[in-house]
Amino acid sequence: MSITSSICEHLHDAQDLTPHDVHERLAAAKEHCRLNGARFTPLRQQIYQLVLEADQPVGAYDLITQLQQMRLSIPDGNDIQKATSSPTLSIDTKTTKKRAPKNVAPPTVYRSLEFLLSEGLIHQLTSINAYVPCCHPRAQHTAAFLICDQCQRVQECSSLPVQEMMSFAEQDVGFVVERSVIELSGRCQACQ
Amino acid sequence: MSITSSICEHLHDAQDLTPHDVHERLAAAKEHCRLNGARFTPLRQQIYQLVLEADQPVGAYDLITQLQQMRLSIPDGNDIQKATSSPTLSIDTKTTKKRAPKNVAPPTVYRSLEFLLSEGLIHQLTSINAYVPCCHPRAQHTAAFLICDQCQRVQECSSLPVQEMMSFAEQDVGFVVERSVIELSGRCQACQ
DNA sequence: TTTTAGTATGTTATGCTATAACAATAAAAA
DNA sequence: TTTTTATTGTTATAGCATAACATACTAAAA
Repeated sequence: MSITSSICEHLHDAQDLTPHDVHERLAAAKEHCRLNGARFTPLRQQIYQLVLEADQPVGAYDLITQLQQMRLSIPDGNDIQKATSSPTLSIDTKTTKKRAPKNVAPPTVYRSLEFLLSEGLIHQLTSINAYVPCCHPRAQHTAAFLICDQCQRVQECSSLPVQEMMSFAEQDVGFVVERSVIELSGRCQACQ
Repeated sequence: MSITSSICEHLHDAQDLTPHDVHERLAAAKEHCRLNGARFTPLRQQIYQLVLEADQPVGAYDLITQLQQMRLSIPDGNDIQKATSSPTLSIDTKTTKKRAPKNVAPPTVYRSLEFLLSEGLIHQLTSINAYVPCCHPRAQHTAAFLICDQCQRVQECSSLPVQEMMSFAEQDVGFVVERSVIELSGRCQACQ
């Protein structure tokens, strides 16, 4: 119990968010970006939402596929065409006919992922080429990830040993850490 | 001082091996394989040697290129053709004309890398898609790697904090670790 | 020794992840 | 508005890795 409570602030499931959680995270992200003067564009929101809603780490090409399908089914999230409403003013030739691009190419997604990473909203799992939402969006922070091979769930973990590793590298070895990849794969407790 | 000495057995430069070192490692690897009933074939030796001799982590395609060039300059290490010697018996059409294959394809190298990894002779650096020799070839052991962005040198490190991370995962979180990727990138002490 | 089985390597083709380079568009600043 | 900057679209390609099958080699069994 004491152990659990001592780490409870540092160990989180990255998945299994309820729709409510997702909504909350989106709002928080929007606020976070506003404060940082970063532009949380519709595309970036869409991609962040897809990462949030996934129950597994998502690959960039998964996102491309999903985004593609969204654009095919719903031409555009922005132009909720008021086709029924009043033809109020005048020239709706191009202002309203804002169509979405036909296909989603890799750079479209990778650039948004890069943005989300830089804002600390998501993490990259280098060992499996996938992305997960950050449990505690904030400035750059080092974290370790426990990736279950069976259920594909990921736990984000910024507990003591991780901090110790960093200070070991920096103080004992004199190595200035700029980026870290700490990913442990295996079986989570539930899958044993 | 006490700190340094306490970690000196667990922190190693992966590169900067003298020709003598390389020779020694090759001999040790040969012995290691013999004891394990693993076949340390000429190809595997060649590739291991290239990894040992590199002063940086090497990519698989670097190895392909180097191997290719070796085969072009020296047709084959095995068939020292006695072209000058006697045309002794008879049909030397195919028995003696043991030519090296024209080109080196990826699987050739990847399979050997896989072998060397499984024997614990090299490590894979997932975050930069490259390979380094293991400093202490032995059974599977967890290690962290400090990768300098500037000089490209790598330090292998199996010190206390690494062990603590593992036991944290296994004991406190109940996560059974099967593979680990612990790679810290930044500036080594010499490059600051 | 010859046969056989297993291991290792060669070969061809392709898949997956990611980025370079430039064009078009949208938003913010002057 | 006009200018400037940031974002997104588009095309092409680079880099890492593996699947599937053919061939060759090695070591053990007959």
